[in-house]
Amino acid sequence: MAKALEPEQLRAYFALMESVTLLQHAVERQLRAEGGISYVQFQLLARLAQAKQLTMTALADGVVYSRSGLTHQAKLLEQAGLITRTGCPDDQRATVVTITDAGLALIQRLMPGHIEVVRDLMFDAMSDRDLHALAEIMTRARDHMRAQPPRSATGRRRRTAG
Amino acid sequence: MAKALEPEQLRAYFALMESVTLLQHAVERQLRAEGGISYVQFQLLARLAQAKQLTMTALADGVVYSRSGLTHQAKLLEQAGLITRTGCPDDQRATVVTITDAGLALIQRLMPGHIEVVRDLMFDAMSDRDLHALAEIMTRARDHMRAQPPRSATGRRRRTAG
DNA sequence: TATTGTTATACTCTATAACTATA
DNA sequence: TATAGTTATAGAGTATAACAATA
Repeated sequence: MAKALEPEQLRAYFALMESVTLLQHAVERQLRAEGGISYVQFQLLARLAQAKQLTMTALADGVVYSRSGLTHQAKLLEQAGLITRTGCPDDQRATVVTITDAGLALIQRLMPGHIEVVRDLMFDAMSDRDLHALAEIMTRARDHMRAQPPRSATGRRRRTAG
Repeated sequence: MAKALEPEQLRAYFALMESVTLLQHAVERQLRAEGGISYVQFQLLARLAQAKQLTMTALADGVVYSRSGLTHQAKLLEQAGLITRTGCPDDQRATVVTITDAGLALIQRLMPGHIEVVRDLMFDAMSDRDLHALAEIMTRARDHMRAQPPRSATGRRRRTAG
């Protein structure tokens, strides 16, 4: 059924996963210590900092898989005053999530330290050429993964991806 | 204090994190569905499948950060009959973890499907050149990260890394 | 009927601190 | 005194299923 991965694929896969695990731990520690938020919450806020407004479904896409998981996180972020949720004029079913000034301020406050961790841990030991290659490769990989249908979707997924 | 990441670094970082998140979700789903184990448990078993025997500390290294977290996982794996824990003759304080035949069998049973997910989601859309570059870059990155001292170590970390 | 989102619930994972035992 | 590991506990995260409301 499944052909084995080439040794080099296995090597790449394990190195990739372990690196990201290490990086994620470090980054989570920084976010928790300096901002009191989790990595998922940071991702949500970072998305909103770019887009200003997103529906719950659009926001969940690629960050949190289950709808209830996002509802939970949104509740926490709303209670912390970092986002607001309002009805959507176009579609009455939808909820529009907006980042608040406090949310923006938090992201801006956290970003330097966040970036410092990532730089120290990963990019400082990487040549410009490697960096460029990595960006290219992973951008393509991400786009490919996004386009893949989930292997066993229990509910709906992946809508309004823009 | 912290200089901003170059745009390309940011692009690489976010693409990397999102890709791995998507990959991890897919892989976790497969492992849970076909083997009833988590990704962390898979990682532990996969390590043991290679090394046969490791101390708790060596096993924790790079997979689970807290000692109690590993004790918890080891207990679950032991209850499931996938590993055994015995005293270490060299150092009476240490615990040696050994993978059982059932553990090996499980890993071998899961590996094809696991690999299939990784291949479909990531490597099928990657050229041989990209694969090679990725393996090189991430191997170096991992080694660099492993060598970095944790930013705020609460207890001990990183021993007997071999 | 399908989709958006919420709620309630249960489960898993992880970390912190206190503890035992050995080096 | 420092290290290896366990335990107890508490907190956070996520998913499932049932639900309400809209398309």
